[in-house]
Amino acid sequence: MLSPLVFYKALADDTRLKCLLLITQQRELCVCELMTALEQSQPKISRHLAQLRNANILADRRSGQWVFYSLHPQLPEWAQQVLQQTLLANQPYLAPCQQHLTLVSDRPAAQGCC
Amino acid sequence: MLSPLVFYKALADDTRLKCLLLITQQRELCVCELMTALEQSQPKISRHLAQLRNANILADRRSGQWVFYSLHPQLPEWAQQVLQQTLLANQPYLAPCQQHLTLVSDRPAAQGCC
DNA sequence: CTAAAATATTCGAATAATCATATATTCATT
DNA sequence: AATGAATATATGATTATTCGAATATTTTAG
Repeated sequence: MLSPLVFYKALADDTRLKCLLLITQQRELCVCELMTALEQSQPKISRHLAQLRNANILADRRSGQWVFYSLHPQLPEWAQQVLQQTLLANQPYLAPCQQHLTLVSDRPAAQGCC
Repeated sequence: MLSPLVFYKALADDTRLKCLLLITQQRELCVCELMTALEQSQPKISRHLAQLRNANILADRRSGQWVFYSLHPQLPEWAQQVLQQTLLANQPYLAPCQQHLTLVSDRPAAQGCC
């Protein structure tokens, strides 16, 4: 069970918030995609993703050399909606990251929105 | 304009989150009501409310000896919805506070919900 | 088996957030 | 104007978070 306090502490960091919103939008992203999107170092991205994984907010899936992160399948409905609404209402906050985002391989597209 | 990061940093503290959710539910509350609801000291409650006021998340209104806090009228729609959803989906988190909550005077009731 | 690429973790150092205590302010009552 | 109740702020001390740098792990390619 995810307490709201734990959830909002997870969102209260620029790196983590941007990763979460990008993943919400793109369905799943690997570490190196997030590195280039956010223009941050590898250990920094990895460390924050580990926090989100430990809080059961993200799930990880290894595919060859890459590790893809997505929203945890058991993330409560209310938390999913919070992320969706935040994403839709704060495009300017994410815009620079989206510009730098380049996918490492062709994958199924994100859920239709925008 | 309220950035999502500033907003979520404001929610990332137990005292502030509980105050915000109680205010969302009750429409407005004064400092001493929040003190008894959360069982926390007066300076602690006051300090956190000041943070929320400075971030334009709460508005304050003095009425005689009391200062009432409510959601800021210009709080963005998405942020209001986040608070509402968090409130509805996390009753157990708030329950102990609600039990200790006692209003200092009769006032118009909160928006109908629950 | 070795090298390179992608990712994860460890470890102090630096920074930020929170707290309790003490004190100040503001208003209502007398 | 003096008192008490409600609220606000200032000040160090403590605690929690975040960071860069270095190192470890895992996987693919050769």
